[in-house]
Amino acid sequence: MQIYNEKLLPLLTMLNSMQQMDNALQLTLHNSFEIVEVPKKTIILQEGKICTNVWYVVKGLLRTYCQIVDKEITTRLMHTNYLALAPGSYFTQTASTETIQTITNCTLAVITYNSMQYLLATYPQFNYHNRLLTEQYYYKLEQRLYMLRKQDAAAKYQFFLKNYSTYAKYIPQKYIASFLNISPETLSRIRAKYKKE
Amino acid sequence: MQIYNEKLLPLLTMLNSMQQMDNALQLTLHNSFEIVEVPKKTIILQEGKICTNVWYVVKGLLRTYCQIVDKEITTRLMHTNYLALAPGSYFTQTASTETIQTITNCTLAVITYNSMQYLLATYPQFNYHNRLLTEQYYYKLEQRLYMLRKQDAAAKYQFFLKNYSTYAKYIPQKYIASFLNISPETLSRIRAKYKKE
DNA sequence: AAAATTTATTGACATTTATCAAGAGAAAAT
DNA sequence: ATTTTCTCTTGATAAATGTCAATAAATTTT
Repeated sequence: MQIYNEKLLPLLTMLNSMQQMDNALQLTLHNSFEIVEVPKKTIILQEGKICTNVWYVVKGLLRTYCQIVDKEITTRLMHTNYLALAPGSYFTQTASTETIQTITNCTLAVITYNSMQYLLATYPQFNYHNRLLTEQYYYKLEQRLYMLRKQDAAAKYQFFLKNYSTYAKYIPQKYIASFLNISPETLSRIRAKYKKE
Repeated sequence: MQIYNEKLLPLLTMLNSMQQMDNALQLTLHNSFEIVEVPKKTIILQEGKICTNVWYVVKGLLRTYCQIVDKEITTRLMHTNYLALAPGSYFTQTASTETIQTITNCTLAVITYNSMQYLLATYPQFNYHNRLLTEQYYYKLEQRLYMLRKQDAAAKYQFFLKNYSTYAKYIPQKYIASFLNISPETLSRIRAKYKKE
């Protein structure tokens, strides 16, 4: 395995655990990625642009956000070993309604939409991995929707702590608040209450 | 095309428009479905059971709901030409947290999880269709999440009217209310206000 | 290190929405 | 057709959360 970039090993391992990839697929896939270092607070996809990449998060934290009326709402939080993209834009290759931005300094592995399409067309087997990944992300999305339906603000924050415990301390509170669809003040009060207890 | 059941034609047409299916795939897929008539208010998947089917909605309206604390929350509304399933349960073949129930009398085409797995394993091409479908459903799910973040109850109801206009009048208001995460009383007041204007 | 900027906290108050309750209306069952 | 049950409407009130504002704390820039 020494020809492989160690930064991509977790991704390859994850894909192979779904179904062992043929050598040709694995090598071509591997070589389609480019490793980039991105400083914190960098916008890697601007709203209005088409999402022509998928970013595999080797290390770091990112978020997606969008404007609703006059507010900026954090819609997703992405961390190590996660695939970052703007699904609505990527799937349909139309303008994105959301912006993707790094929160911390990040090491990312980038692959283009065209490379992905090539891989999917050339190695039918790869459709299997893609389908499973899409299913997994669908499931996670459903859980976030479920979270937004939870009764009160405190219950939503509980959900956040449970699901993002490892990364919680690196995410500014105002991002967490809008992710949970509550005001920063309300989140602050909830946290103050927890500290006492 | 006369060998094909006309009730399945819209589905086959839709799949073929993504990518023309080989005859063998199309025929096997077609023959894997069973058409069933289901009266209104029938539970076709009970919470706690594993979702081992996908139901293609030939005609009718269904919903999924789940219990949160002491309340029943409608999480999805499914109509003609829609694939009904409990994704979390189906994808992982574990107990479902949601119940699927018909709202109106329904004509459904059922295919089992095992049949689907057989088709996916036998016809790699079919993974492509499945991935695209999952992507489409992902996108719709994201829009519902976006909807739940909309400021006030009136804006959420606007979203509902826009996206479910054809079916709105067949869905009991209490289901709509919980789908939008507002109380039935609030929805009633919003509607009363609209009538005046 | 100091200044400037951004973010978080806390209080006072306003607003929205939920809850409770009672009656009207509609749908289902007898 | 009538009764029964469920759903919807409307008003009164309560609770939760949002907004505004002022200060504190933290972070970033110089």
